[in-house]
Amino acid sequence: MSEKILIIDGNSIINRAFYGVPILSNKNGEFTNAIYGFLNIFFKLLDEENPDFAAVAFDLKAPTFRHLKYTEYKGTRKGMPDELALQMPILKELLEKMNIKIYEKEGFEADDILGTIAKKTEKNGLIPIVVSGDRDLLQIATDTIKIRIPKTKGGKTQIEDYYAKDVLESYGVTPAEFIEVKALMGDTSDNVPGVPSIGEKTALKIIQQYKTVENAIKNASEIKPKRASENLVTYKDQALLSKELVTIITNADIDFSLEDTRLSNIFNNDALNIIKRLEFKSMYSRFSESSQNFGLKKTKDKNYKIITKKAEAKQFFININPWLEYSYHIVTETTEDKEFLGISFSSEDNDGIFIQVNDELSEGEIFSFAKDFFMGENPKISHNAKDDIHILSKHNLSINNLIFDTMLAGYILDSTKDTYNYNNIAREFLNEDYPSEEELIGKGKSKRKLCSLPQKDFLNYVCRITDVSFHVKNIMVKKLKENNQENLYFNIELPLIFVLADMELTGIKADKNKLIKYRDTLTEKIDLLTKDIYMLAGEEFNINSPKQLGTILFDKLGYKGGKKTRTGCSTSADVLEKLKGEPIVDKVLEYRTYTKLKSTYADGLLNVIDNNTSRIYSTFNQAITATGRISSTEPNLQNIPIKMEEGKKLRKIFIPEDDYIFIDGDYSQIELRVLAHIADDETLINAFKEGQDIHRLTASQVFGVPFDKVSDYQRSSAKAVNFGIVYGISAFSLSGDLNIPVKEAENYINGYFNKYPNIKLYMESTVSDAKNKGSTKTLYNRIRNIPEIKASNYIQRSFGERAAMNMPIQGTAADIIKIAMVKVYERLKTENLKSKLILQVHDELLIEAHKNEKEIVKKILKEEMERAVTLKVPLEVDIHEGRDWYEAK
DNA sequence: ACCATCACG
DNA sequence: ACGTACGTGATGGTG
Repeated sequence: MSEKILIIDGNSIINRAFYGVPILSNKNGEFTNAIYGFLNIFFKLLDEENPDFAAVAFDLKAPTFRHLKYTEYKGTRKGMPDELALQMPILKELLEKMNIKIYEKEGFEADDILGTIAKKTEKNGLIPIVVSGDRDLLQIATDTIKIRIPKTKGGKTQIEDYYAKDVLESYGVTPAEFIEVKALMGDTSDNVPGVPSIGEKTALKIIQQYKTVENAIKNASEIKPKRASENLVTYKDQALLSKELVTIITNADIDFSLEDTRLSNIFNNDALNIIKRLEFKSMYSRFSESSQNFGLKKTKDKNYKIITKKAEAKQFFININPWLEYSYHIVTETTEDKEFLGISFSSEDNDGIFIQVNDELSEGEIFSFAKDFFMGENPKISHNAKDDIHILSKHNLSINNLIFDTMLAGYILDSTKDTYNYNNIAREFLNEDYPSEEELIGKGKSKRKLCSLPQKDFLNYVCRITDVSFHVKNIMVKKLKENNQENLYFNIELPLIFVLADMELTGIKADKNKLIKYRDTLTEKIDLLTKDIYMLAGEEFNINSPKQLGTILFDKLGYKGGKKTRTGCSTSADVLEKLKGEPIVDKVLEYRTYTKLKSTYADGLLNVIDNNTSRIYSTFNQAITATGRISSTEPNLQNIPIKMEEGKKLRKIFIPEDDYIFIDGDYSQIELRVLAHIADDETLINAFKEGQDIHRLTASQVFGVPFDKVSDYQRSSAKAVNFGIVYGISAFSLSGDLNIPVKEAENYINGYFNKYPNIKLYMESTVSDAKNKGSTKTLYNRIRNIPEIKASNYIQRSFGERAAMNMPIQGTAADIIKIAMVKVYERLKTENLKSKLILQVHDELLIEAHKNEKEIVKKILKEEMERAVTLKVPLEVDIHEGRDWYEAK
């Protein structure tokens, strides 16, 4: 068997990695995401190909022969963000330590080096594997030379492979003809001109027929479309030049000696030290001494068992030691119907065991055997218990003595991740690498069922979840302790799982007939508006398309646009607002209002009303937001209209059951109260203690007028200032919001900070603290990592600073209402009330209360919300009741 | 799959 | 000088 050489386009791969992996930094503030992504791709290639040799090529800053031929050529001189540029030398240093040969050559791009090495080694009987993110490389594919193009999406890597035949199959042209195609198309990113009006489609068609640029030019008269035909003649020199520019050199004058590239001692201690500095924990094991055999992943072989017999299943539960901790996972298909497959368990004396549903062992039987396990005193460790609670409730079971949930702990330890799947947790906390669900069963169209996996993979997957949960728990507990997050985790978040699960199970009743009527009135209004708009525009078009609408308003009718988007002028409400009074603009704004209400709310909600119960069941996600808030999906019940009357009427369709009534409690100014407390600002604290109108006070301070002389306009301006303060203010944004000059907005802000000096101090110290630590936190030690705050890019860094100022405020408010929710839930339960908490909207709780319990529920809600925590300012809660959600606000 | 838009706190 | 509010989710259009 021939030997293999891996030839990698370093620039292209690190670029892909940079944009594919979310920005990461280590505790020294070094950015690491691009290196991490590069290594992931590199290791994947090592594992898959098991090559004997490897070379990595990089571009140099110096101009190449292409720049000399064509001064406009951009190529490697394209700007690279600092965050990426800083990672380049670290990657090169690491590759050197790993004894991977690096090639750079003045006058050539990495592509040319790749081409040269590939052809040379092919001639010498090796198998070259060329790796690049750039399709240009397809031109050097042969029957031997394989081109591999990795795609990084959301941290996952998939690789497309091309031999010559695959290029032909995918594009209908040979690798050599691919050059001709590129020449006609041009390449905007490298500033290679190509032929105007010829894109990929047309170029492929032309070359499939005429094979070369020269021949196409010769036969230009036959070519369609006409534009392409004409331009081919007009721009023929340009096309020929482009061909030279896009052709990869395969005989570059580089110092190549095969033995230099032989792989040996890749995973050594010097390299490990860099990997440690970069904090790539999941890669430590590859570099540790015991795994010099780089082709293999280090995974421990576990002895997982499966139970399919009734008697064995029964015996398993009988044998459960009530004093021992068990991790469990209820396994369901990932399809819509969530078909039950079984339950897996791990404990101290059992790596993993899966009780599988089958013809002889039904779902009902498994749960009846499992009753004492779930409802009894055994300490239980889960991975996303909220899902389990739903499944168990179908069998009239609940979870007792849940001591830990690994998904939730993952979120509390780092709220900025987008998934807390078992494999992510294993990689981060155990330094073990396991396949993700997606890797096992795919996604999108090609997604398969879990039960279609080979038995061994399936068993490994379902048992590893509990195996990981079991072993990661103590490590996570230790980290929570280090972060002082035990109270947050064990007393707030963990109990909240049950509150949210109950809210999800209960749902909220909807008046379907009323909603249908509401939808129908919207439809009528929209139809009328549509006709009017077509008439005023003088033609019919899709009003929903910002692009078409922009063309009509700004090109055809000549209105002055403001902001620009990538596709044209923005048609957003704040732009159109400035053109108010123009009939068509007014109609469009009205049209937007009604179509939004119809599509998102009327149609959207009608789709999710349960036919049996007439209720709507939302999902409250506890592990999404960076600040600690919960979010609501399918449907989102946290963004039901309220600001505008037409939309607010929608709330009349949310109703309590017969004999029930809604009791609603909402915190008044909770974020400003939190700010007063944590910034310890005397003026603000006193104002809240005295129950003053806070926006009026701000107005009198900022505008220097007596409290009772504040105008309505001044008060509303001050309200905007208060909002801005909470968001991490800037004069520019405030000026945009208030439609005033930037200078004036700046005066407001300066005035504000003069009158509230401690708030200014708070903002400054929060930002500098976040810059030191790379994170910021709430009063209850909820932590948010903010790597952006160390970015060299002004925009990113500014964003980080604003996020740092805002998170402790928004997050502490989230902490407080979560504490209140747990307390309200417990009170309703211990006092044996029928009333139920059904919604949370960030500063508001909604209870569906039995009419006989009305007064006690009002009392409980107010008390528990106001007493949830004690701050330097009182918390104030407004209680309302109503026969629907409209009335109860 | 991504963007623009707009609903909420 | 740089371009801007913080946090979410659903929809329709578009490539």
